[in-house]
Amino acid sequence: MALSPLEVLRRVPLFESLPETELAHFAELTREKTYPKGSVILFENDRGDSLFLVASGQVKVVLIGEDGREVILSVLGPGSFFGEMALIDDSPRSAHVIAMEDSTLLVLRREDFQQRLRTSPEVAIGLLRELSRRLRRADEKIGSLVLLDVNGRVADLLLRAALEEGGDLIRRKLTHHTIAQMIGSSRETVSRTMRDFVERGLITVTRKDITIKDRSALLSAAGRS
Amino acid sequence: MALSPLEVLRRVPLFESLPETELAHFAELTREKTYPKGSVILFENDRGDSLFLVASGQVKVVLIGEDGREVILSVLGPGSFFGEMALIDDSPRSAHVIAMEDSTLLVLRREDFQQRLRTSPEVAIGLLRELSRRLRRADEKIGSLVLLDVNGRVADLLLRAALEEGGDLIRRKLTHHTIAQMIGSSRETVSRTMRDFVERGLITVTRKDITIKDRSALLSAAGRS
DNA sequence: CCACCGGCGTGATATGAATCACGTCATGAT
DNA sequence: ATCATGACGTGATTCATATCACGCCGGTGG
Repeated sequence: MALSPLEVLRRVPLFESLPETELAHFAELTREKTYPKGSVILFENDRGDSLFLVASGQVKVVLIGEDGREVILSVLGPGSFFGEMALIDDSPRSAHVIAMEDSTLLVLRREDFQQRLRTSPEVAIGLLRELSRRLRRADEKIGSLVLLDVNGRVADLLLRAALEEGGDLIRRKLTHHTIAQMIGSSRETVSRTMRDFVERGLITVTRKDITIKDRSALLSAAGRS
Repeated sequence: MALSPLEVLRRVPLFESLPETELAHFAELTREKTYPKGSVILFENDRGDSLFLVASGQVKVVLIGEDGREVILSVLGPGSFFGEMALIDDSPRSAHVIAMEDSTLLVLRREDFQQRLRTSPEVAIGLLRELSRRLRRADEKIGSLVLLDVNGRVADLLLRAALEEGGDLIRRKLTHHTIAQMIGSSRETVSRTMRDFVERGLITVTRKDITIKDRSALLSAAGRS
């Protein structure tokens, strides 16, 4: 279970173009930290100067409203990174990051990373790719928040989640409450919506997973074709 | 009014680090196109391989729902660019772009741009900066959509708009309908909200501009501080 | 083994906003 | 000058969803 930093780096898509020797060099610059479930890895508005790579576990990127309500911007697993924005410009952190499970992260200091950025265009381009992907997703999310009702947003989320796991099955750590926070809704409404999907045969739900049964019905609920 | 391509390029922040000779070289690779108000510059889902720079005019980036409702993701003026995502990865265009005024754009072909990307790290880093900024904004927008009511979202928008113009005054081309599409609301509700702000003395509205009168009251309506 | 806690199901109620349906007013085109 | 068009104001009504208030179940830890 405990991978060495080098092994972790090898699994980060952002670095896949780097030669082994570079990677090993990089691994040297890395500091490993572990965070228990629920702990806050970084706070919105903090000034931060490090990049984090998820080695194991899972973290969520969240915004928190005045009243304490929480929006989940994204959930990141092994191989993903975060904290890159503070490296590129040097504005404060734009959101909180919280460990959803016990997690171990690799921490890279700003200078070390920026160096690589300037000297190896592959890394810069890889990073561009990833930011571009995230921006696209963020825009899609804005669209779904404005254009879709809760049914549509749930359908959309389920389809995306299934897609990410490459099939029709979502091995779930996905509680109704979590879903609600990801689509800007309430636990109760998500509960009712999913119940309805089950009754209409669009999905099945067991204790440990959710399965897409009728992809096209979900797609049309999600307003996409 | 008609700037040469080179002059336009000089005004694009993304290229400000490039030496004059580079810039001139770049200008050569550029094709100028004009679009009348209301015309569609590019369609969501199209495959596109060019980057656009706004030389004059103004364009909006929008998503359109099944029912025809429109969400404005952003409004871009002179010096901004769009279409970069299709260059970085090569997925289809993620949104429609429509001219809000008669506009003239410079079009750059993918290869020419990618070349620069690989050879000059300053451009890559500049692009990272910009994408990072856009991602931050998109995340903020998601937050405001979920955490704020319409009042808050209008207040938020007004504050940002004023900030962009560097003062308390918004020279407006901003109709209620447009605002509604930017914050995911309806014309009527925006109308009522702004009337309310005026009555409470938070803003004043004339035919040609909006002025922020009570910044802190707006801030607290927008749930910030 | 029991107790607790977190996840879930479900009714009842409240409410913020969308929608519908008008009217008014300015602006630019003919 | 006149007309058409687009921006705005405002009531009345409807509706989707949040919220509140429960009860139930199943796993986990003491």
